[in-house]
Amino acid sequence: MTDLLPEQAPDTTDAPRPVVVPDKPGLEGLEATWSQRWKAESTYAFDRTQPRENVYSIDTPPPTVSGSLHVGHVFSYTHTDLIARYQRMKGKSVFYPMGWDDNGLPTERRVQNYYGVRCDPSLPYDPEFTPPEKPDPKRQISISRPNFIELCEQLVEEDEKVFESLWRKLGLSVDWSMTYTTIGPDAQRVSQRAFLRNFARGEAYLQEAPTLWDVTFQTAVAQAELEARDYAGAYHRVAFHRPDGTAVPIETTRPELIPSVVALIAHPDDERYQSLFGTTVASPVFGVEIPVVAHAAAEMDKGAGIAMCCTFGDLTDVTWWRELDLPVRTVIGRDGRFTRETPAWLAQAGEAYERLAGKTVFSAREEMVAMLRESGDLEGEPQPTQRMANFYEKGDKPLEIVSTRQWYIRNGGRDAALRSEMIARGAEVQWLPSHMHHRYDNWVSGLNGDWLVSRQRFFGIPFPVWYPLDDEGEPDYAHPLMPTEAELPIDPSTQAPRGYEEAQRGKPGGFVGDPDVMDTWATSSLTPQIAGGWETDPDLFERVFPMDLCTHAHDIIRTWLFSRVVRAHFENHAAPWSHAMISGFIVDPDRKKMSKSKGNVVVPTEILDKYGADAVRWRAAIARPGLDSPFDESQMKIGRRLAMKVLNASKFVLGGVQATSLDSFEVSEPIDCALLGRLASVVTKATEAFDAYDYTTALEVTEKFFWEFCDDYLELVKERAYAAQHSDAADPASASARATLAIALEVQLRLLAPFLPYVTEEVWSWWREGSIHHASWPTQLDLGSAAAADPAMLEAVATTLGGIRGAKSEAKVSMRAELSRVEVRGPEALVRAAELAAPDLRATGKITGDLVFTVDDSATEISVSADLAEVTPD
RNA sequence: GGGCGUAUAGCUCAGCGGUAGAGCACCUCCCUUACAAGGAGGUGGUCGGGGGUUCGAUCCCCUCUGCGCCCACCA
Repeated sequence: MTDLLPEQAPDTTDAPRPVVVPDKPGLEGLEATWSQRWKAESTYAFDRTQPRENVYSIDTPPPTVSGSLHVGHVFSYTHTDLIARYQRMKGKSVFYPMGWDDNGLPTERRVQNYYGVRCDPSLPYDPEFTPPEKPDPKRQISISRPNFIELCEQLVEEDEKVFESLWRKLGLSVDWSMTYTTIGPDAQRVSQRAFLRNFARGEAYLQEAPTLWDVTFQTAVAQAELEARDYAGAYHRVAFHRPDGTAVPIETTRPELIPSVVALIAHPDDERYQSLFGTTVASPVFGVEIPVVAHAAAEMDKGAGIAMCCTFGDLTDVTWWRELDLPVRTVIGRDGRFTRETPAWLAQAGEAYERLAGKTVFSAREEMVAMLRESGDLEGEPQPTQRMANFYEKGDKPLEIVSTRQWYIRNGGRDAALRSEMIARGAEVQWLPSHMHHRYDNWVSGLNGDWLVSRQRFFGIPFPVWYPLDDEGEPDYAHPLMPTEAELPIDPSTQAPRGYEEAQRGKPGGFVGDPDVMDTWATSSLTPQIAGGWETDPDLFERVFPMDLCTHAHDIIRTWLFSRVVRAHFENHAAPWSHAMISGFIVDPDRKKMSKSKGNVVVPTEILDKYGADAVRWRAAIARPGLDSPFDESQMKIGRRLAMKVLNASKFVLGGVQATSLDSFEVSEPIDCALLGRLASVVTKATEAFDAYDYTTALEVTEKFFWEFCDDYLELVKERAYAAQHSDAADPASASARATLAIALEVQLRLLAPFLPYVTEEVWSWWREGSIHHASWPTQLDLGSAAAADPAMLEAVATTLGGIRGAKSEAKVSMRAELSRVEVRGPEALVRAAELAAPDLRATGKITGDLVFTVDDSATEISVSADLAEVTPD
C-alpha cells in the first residue's frame, strides 16, 4: 500500500522492522529534520514520464519577492498544498513548481530604498560601482540603468532565498527543481515570444492615446491597477463669458485645468443651454474662445448641468474629446507639473499662464483660484466635497490623463465579440467557491479599454521592438522592427535589429529601441506557459497544460487570473486551468484588512516558530475557500494540540501496547469492527470532500473521528490491549484490539498527512517504510472486512461510557474510582449494542460489582445509574 | 448606482424542511502509567427583523435592516 523510495527498499529478510518510539515525542525540530530529508530525498519531485491523465498540475502564484509575506499568503499557499498532497497520495504525479515574481516596480522601489540609489537611464554604465554601505534615503545616488538592474538582480536573489526557506518550513510540497522567475531568461523568452505572436496576429498594437498616468512613478498604468479612493476636493463655481459678456457659470473641482479647456458641454435636451449650442464662449482669465456643444453623456443634474471638457481631466473628457473630435490642449506634463513653456493657444494670455508654469497640480489649483478671484470670475466660495478619484494602487497621488504612445493587448475592452469569448472561457473554469465566477464576469463586462501593457520603467522585460528613424531622425512607429523568435531574449537598448549596426542607434536613417518594459502582469499572465516549458519543452507542456488548479486570493481575479485567461485564449485556445480555488483574506480580529500602515500585520515566521508548521497549516485548513477569516492566535493552539495528540496517541498504540500489526483478519470483537466500520465512512467522506476541493470538511470529519478514537475507543480497549503483555499473548480479544488500533492509526495518519505533514511523517518513520507522503490515500480496502461493519454500536457504547463518567464527575471523584454497581437502561437495540462491549466497559469504568443491562422500551436513549464502591480509608 | 457574499451560543464557524451542533472561552471536578501544551463532566441560543409557502422553516420564497467585498462614480 506504500510506494517506497528507492533508497529505502523493503527489508527482504523475515525480521520485522523494529519499531522505535521516542520516550518523549515532541514537535520541536520536526520542521528542520523533515524538510531537510524531503529536500535530500527529493520527496516531492515531479515524475515527468507520466501521461497527462496521471498528472495533476498547479499554477502557483509567484509571490512578489520584494514584498513581505503575511499570514494570508501562508494560508492561501497552504490551501494549494493540501490539494497537492491529496492528489499525490491519490497516485497523481503532481506538477507543483514555485515561481518568484521578481520584476517590476516593487523590486525597483525596494532597491531604491535598500541601496539608496535611483535609476537615471541617461548615465553610462559604471563597472566599478558599489552601493553605499549606509544608504541615505534622502540623497539617493543616481546610477545607470545597467547598474540599477544589477542591483535588482542581486537583491531578488537574496529575497528569494528567504522566501524559499519560509515555504520549506511551512511544508509546501513544491518541486523546487522547477522554480521559475518572472525576470529570468526563460520568462523573457516566453513573454517576448508571446508578445511577438500577439503582434503578428493583431492582438497587440501600438497606439498614441490618452493614458492613465501616475506622476510619481511616471509611468502609464492599466485599468486593472486602478483603485478608487476618497479624495477631498471643492466645487468652484466659475464664470465663462458669452461674446456679449453674459456669464455662463460652470462648476468644477479642477479649476487649474481651465487653461486646457476645449469645450463646454451640456445635455442635448437641456432647455437651459439650447441657445448656447453652436456658439462660443470665452474662458475666464485666459480668454480662449471655445465652443459650446451637446453630448448625451452630460448630466443635467450634476453641478451646473454644463461641464467644461479639458484634455484631460477625467475619462468622460476622453469620451467627449474622442466623440466630438475636439483638439488636445495638454498643460500637465509627465512629471505632474504644468509645462514651463506657454502653450500656443494661450499665447495671448502668456502673463496669466506664467503664474502656473512649472507648478504642481496642487499649487496650480491655488494659483488659479487666486487669479479667478482677481478677475471676478469665481462665484461665491469653493464648496468642499468628498469624491472618488482614481489612483494607481501603489501610488499616492491621483492619476492624471496624458496622451502617450503605448502597447496594448486586446482583452475584449473594445470588442464585444472578444469580450464574450473571454466570458465563455471563464465559464469553462470550475470556480471554488462558485460565486467568485461573478467577480470575473463582472470585471470582464466592465472593461472600458484594451490592456495597456507597456510601462515607462526599468526593471522589467523589454519589448523586443525597434523603430526605424527617418531622415529627420524621427521614429517610424507604424513600421516597428521585430526580431525572430530564435533571437530571443532581446534587449533593444543594447542590441541592434537585423540589418542595422549598433552605430546607427539614434541616427537619422538608423533605428531606436523601444524604451519601455512590459508590465509585470504581462509576464505573470504567462506563468502556465513559463513553468510548463511552452515551446521550449513541448513534451513537458503537453503533460501539464492546461493545468488543473490555480489558487490565489480574490483580489487578483481581475489582474492575474483574467490576464492568464487572455493569454491562454490567444495562444492555446483554451482556459489555462480547469479549477480556480479562490482564498479569502485573513483579516485582523476586528475584521479589518491587514495592512502595514495599520500595523496589524502578523509576521508568518513568528507564528511558525511559536506554534509549528502543522499548527499553522491546521489553522489555514479550517478557512474555507473564498471566506475571509479573522486571525486569532488561540486557534493556532488548537492545531498544535492536535499535532501533539497525534504524537501521544501514536506513542501509546505503537509503544505502549505495541500494536503494530496491520493484519485486518485479526479484528474480531464487535466494538473493534464497529470502529473500523465508522472509519470506513470517514474515509469515504474525507475523499468525497477532497474531490470537491473541500479540504475543510475532509479535515473536520477526520479530526472528529480522531478525537473520538482517542477519548473513547482508546480508553475502552486499553485494558484489553494491554492484556497480551500481562498474560496471554495469543488472546484473540487482545489481538483484535491491537490490530484495530494499528489499522485505525495507520489510516488516520494517512488521512491527516496533507494537513499535518510533519507530525504524520514523524510517526510514520517510527514504524513504516518510506515517506507517508508517498503512501496511497486510504480506501475501504485498507480496513478489511470490518469496513462493512455497522458503526451504530459505537455510539451506544460511547453514550454508556459517558454516563459512567458523568456519574463519577457528578460525585466529584476520580475517573479511577471504583463502582460497585452500574445499570444501563434504555431501548432494546441500544442496550444490546452496549452490552456487546460489556467487558471493555467494565474495565474502563472500574466496575467491580454488577454491570446490569436493562431493556426499557419507554426510553428513547440510554441512561446510566452508578453506585460508588465503599472507599476504604487508608 | 450595478453586482456578490454574509447574518446561528461571549468568540470562530458547521448544519440548510422535521422542534439547534462543534471547537474555543467560561464553570465544576480529576495528577488515571499515551498525553497537565492533559482528561472528564457541565452552563450557555425565541438560528438579524417582518411577512409568505408548508402538517411543520434556522433551512424555501418575498421584504426590510446590519456588516463585508467587487465594479462604476473626478462637472
